[in-house]
Amino acid sequence: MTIRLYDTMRRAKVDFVPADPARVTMYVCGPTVYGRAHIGNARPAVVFDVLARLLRHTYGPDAVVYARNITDIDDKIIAAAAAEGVDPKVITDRFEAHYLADMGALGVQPPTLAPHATDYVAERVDAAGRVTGMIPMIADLVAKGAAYAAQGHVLFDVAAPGDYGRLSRRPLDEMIAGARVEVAPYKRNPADFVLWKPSTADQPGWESPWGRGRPGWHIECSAMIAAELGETIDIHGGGLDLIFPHHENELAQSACAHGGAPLARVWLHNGFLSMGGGDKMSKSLGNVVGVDDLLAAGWSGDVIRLALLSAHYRQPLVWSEALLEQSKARLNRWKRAVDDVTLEPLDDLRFAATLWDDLNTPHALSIVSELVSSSPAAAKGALRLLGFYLPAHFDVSLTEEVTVSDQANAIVCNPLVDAAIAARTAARARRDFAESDRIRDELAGQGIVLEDGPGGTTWRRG
RNA sequence: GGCCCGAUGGCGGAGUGGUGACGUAACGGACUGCAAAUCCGUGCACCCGGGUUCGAUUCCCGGUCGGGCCUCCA
Repeated sequence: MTIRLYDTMRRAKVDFVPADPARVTMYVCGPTVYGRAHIGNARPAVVFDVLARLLRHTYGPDAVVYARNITDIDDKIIAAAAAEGVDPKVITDRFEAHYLADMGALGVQPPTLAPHATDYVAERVDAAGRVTGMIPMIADLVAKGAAYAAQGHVLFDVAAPGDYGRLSRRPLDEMIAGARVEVAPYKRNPADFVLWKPSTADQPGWESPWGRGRPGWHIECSAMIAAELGETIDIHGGGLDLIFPHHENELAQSACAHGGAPLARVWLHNGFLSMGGGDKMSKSLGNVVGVDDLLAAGWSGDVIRLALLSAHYRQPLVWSEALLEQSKARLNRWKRAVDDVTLEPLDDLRFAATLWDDLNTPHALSIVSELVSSSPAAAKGALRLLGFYLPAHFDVSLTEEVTVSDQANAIVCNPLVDAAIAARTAARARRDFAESDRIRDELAGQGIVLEDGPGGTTWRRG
């Protein structure tokens, strides 16, 4: 058995064969930190988090290097900083912290590496004497004839790679014919894109052979990948919308800089999340759902995680309240069945096999449902592999004292609830059901659901 | 206009050339003071038209509808 993944480049499921099983490399395009993450942004974070967990499960916990960048130099950041009258770093620090907190609430583990674009603009020399960084990379591309300077800009010449458009399957001549953007007069080819652009005095900038300026978007990822992971990585991931132009451009730059070496062995792209009614989520439609909004509305991080994993990562996903409710019901059922059992190593072959088959999380989840009845301990192992049952999920401080013990089980204690239950049990013993029901309703009002079982009354959060 | 996806039961969502996953919702039953939870049971889906086949929801062609990208975007 090998892991099979759908490679966008080949448009087919392929056997995943890392160059070095002891160092599996994956890079996913991370956020541009100028605003809160919405639920659509969370999908790739969660999907590739599951993939990273699966790779670690398969190749070993220390054999996977997963990098997810932070884009902290960008015109939208500059605009946001100007609007607030603060330094851009204030903006980027703030929203990076928000991003990490929001994703953490969804059970997303921090990646192995989180390179910041601004750290890779200037030349870097690593321990092996290798020179990396965006400016040296751009200079190299110019020297090789794949890029040219014009009016303070440096542009990549899309004719240079010879096969530009291969990933997105857009022939270059059609792109030229269909160009809708206004073409800057200094471009040799309408599809040429910016590697470097000049900064005004009040904009962030770096000194370069082409004057003071800042990098274009696409070069960031290429430079960070080269610096941290190497010329060819095993997996490059991101949202479907990044195929063109972002990944197409990354690919072209890196290949030209590295003597034609492919940037990635496998390209993975997650499908889009929509808000139903045919509307994509966008600020102009006013239908953006922030991860923080969902959490504030009382949806727990693992319910949101389950909702995101309920469809295959390449399929479109329509986000809705009904999906959240269904996810919550399903997760409650699982938790009740699994909370008290001891975690066991997962040995269900179907479970691993379906994840190995292009990360089929909906099917994996259906196996969890079956396991919950037949083998709760195995179900627990499966849920853990999928990233559920993390300490971050047990931030349940709803009322008073809540203690969390045993990371895997999250035993919740609350003296006040226990006292209320004791009072209700006494009322039931004297058949005072009016009082009994009053106590139950009161607790329900606080989100605490009582269940009378053979061994007494237990409670859980509704 | 170009390129690319998808169409499965009330809803979500896998999968398969031949005895219709899984979940959620609904309903019936057991249990229960009543609930909740749990267990048992019920409902019998694969867009349309051709084709290939002994047999197609599954493969091929056409159509219809829906979605995405081509511009910052996960």
